[in-house]
Amino acid sequence: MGANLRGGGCRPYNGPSHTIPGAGSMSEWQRTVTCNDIRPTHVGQSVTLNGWVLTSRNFGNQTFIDLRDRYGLTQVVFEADDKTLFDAANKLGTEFCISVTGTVRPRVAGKERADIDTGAVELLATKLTVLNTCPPLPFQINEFGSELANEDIRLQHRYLDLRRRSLQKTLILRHRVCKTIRDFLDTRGFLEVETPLLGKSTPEGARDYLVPSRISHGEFYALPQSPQLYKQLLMVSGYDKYFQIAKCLRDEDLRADRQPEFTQLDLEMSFVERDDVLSLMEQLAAEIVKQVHGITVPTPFPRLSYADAMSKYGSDKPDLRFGLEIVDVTDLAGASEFGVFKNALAAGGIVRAINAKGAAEKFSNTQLKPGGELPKVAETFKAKGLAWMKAEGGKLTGTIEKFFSDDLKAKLKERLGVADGDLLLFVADKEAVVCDALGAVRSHLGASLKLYRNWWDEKAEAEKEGKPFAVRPEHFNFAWVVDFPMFAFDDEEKRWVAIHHPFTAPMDADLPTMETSPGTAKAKAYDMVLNGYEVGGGSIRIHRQDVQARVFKMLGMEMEEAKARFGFLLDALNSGAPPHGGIALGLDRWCMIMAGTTNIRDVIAFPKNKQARDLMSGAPAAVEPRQLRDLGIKVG
RNA sequence: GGGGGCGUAGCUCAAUUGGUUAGAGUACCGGACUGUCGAUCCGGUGGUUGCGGGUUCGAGUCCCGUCGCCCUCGCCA
Repeated sequence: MGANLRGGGCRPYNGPSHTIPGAGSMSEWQRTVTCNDIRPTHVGQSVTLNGWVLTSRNFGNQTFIDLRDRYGLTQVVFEADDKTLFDAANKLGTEFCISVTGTVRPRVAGKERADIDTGAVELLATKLTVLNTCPPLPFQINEFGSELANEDIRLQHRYLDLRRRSLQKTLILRHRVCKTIRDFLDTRGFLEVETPLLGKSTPEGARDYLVPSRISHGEFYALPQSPQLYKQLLMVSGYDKYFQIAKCLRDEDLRADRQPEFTQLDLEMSFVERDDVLSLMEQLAAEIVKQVHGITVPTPFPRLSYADAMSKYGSDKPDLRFGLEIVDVTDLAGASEFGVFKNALAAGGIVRAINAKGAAEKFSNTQLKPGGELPKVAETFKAKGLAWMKAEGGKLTGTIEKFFSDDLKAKLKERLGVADGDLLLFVADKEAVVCDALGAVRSHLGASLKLYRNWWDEKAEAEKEGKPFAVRPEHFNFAWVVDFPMFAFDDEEKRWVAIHHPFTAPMDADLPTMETSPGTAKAKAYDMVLNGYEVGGGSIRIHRQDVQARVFKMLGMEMEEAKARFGFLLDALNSGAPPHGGIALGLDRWCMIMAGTTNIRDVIAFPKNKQARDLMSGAPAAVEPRQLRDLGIKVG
C-alpha cells in the first residue's frame, strides 16, 4: 500500500490556519489539527489535538504520549514544571480519549522519526482535558508484536479492534475502491440506482434470507441474493447504464472468503455485446489497481475459454501467475497395463497429468503414498488416488512405471516435456473429478513450490530483510473466462440447471439446438478472474420473452410456474426490452486482494463469524413474544 | 452434515515418557529514572488448565462425552 492510503483525501482541515471553516465559537477542547498534521512549519504555533492514548512513556520529569487518531500519530510531551498538568498526564491510561493543547516544537536533534509523518516535531502540552477514560483493554490493540488476540475476542470488541492501524488502512482502502468505481462509472454516464431489499424469493440459487410480513401473516419477503432482476427491469425501463454498490445476502455456510451479507458492484448496460462489457470492466479493474497501488496492469486481459481453463488448469478460475499445465494422457494410459487407469477408462473416464518440473526431490515417496501430502489434496476432491512417476537418470521411476512399455514411456516423456528431476502426477477418473483433483493439486504445487508470490508475502519478506519493496503489475494476473456452458446436468435433482443463472442468454449459434443438445449449448457468460479468485461474473441476458420461456422450460419450469414466479419479468421482456448485459464484481474479494489479506472479515467493518453470528451485538437473538405475535409466528 | 486444527492468567504462549506449589512475556497496580518512542529497571495483583465424567498413588498431559472458535469439503444459480 502506498502513500495514497495515508489519510489521502480524508482530512477535513486543510487551510493554513488549521481551523474548522465556519466554526465560529469553538469549545475549549475541540481540535484545531489532526494527529497527522503538524510539521516543522508549525513550530511555535499553539494547536489542539483530539485523540486516543496509544502509549505512554514516563520519566521522572517528562512523560511522552503517542496520541492517535485515524489520520496519524503525534508525540505529546508533558514536562514536570507544571506539577498539576504533569500529574494528570501520568494518570492517563491506554486508549483514554483526550484533548491536548500545546505548542509545536522540533524534536531534539537526532531524535526525529522518519517512519511517521509528524516525526520531526512534537507537541509540548500546556493543557489536558480527559474526554473519556477507558478500562484495561480485553486485548492489546497496538500492532508492535505480530501476535493478535484470538479473532472471536476481537470480534466481540470490534469497536476496539477497528482502532488498529491495519484495519483502519483496510477500511480506507475500501473507501478508495468504492470512490474509484463511482467516479469511473459516473464519468461514463452510469446512474447509481437503489433497488429494494425486501423482494420476492427466487427458487433457484442460494438459500434466501426471509423476512416475515406483519401485514400478511404467513407470507415472506426475501432479502436479495443480488439485484439481478431489478437491474434487468431498469434496462427495460430505458435507464441504459446502471450500477449499484449493492448488499447481497445468501443464507449458506460461511468460509474464509464468504460472508452471509456481502457487497457487489452490480452493473448493467443496454445495447451492448459481450466485448463492450469486458472492455469497460478491464478498464475499471486497471483503474482500481492504479488508484490503490499506483501501478498499471496491462489491458486487455487475456481470454480463456471455459473448456481450456478446465482442461489446462482444472478450474474455471485458474491462477495464471504460474504455468504447470495439465496434459491429457488418456490414450497413453489406456495402452498401459496399469489396472487403475484401464478401469477408469472402461468406466468412461479419462487420465490427465501434471509435470511438476524439478519437483521430484521435493516430495519423498512417502509423501506421494496414499494419505500423503499430495494424494490427500487429490482425495479431498473425490479422486480415488494420485499416481506418480519420477524422472531420474534418464528413466522414469516409481511403482507404476513397470506397467508402461518403453515406447509408451518415451511418448509420455515427449508429451509432458520430461527432464531429469521432474515429478509426474496422474489422476484417472470421470472428467469432472480429474479436473477438480488436478486443479487442486496444481494450486497446491504452485504455492508449495513457490511458483508465484502473493504481493503481501513478498512485501512482508522484504520488510523482514530490510529490503525495499514495490508492488508490480505481475502481482495482479487478470483474465477472462468465457464461453461457459449454458447448462449442467444435476445428478441429484435429475434435471438440467443453469451454470450461470436462468437469465443468461445462450450463444446465437446454440439457440436452435438448445433443447435437443443442452449439454453442448454455450452461454454468453463471462467471469473475471484474478490470481485464482473469481472477482466478477456476468453475462449478456435474454431479452426476448420466447427465449426466456424456453430456458425456464429447460430448467424444468413449465409456463404456468414460470408465470407465477417471474411473470413480471416475462411481461417486461415482452414490452420492448432492449438487448442488455452486465456483470457483478465481488467488492469484498477485490478489497481482500488489494489489501493483501485472505480473510474477508478483515475488509468488512462489522463482519459475522463462521456461524453467521455478530459476536459484538449478539445477533441473531430471540425476540419479544409480542413481536412474534405481530408476525403470526410460533417458534417451536 | 464429513475431514482437520485449536482451547492453560485480561491477552500471547510455555510446562520432558503422566510426577513438587502450572511458568514467561505483555497488560494492569505501585515505585525509580531528563529525550523516550514496543523505553528501561525494581516490586506486586492475577489460574476451578473451556465444561462434565473416567483411568491412575498422582491428569494441563491419557480415554469418553460435550461446548466454543478457526480452516476445509459438501453448499454458495
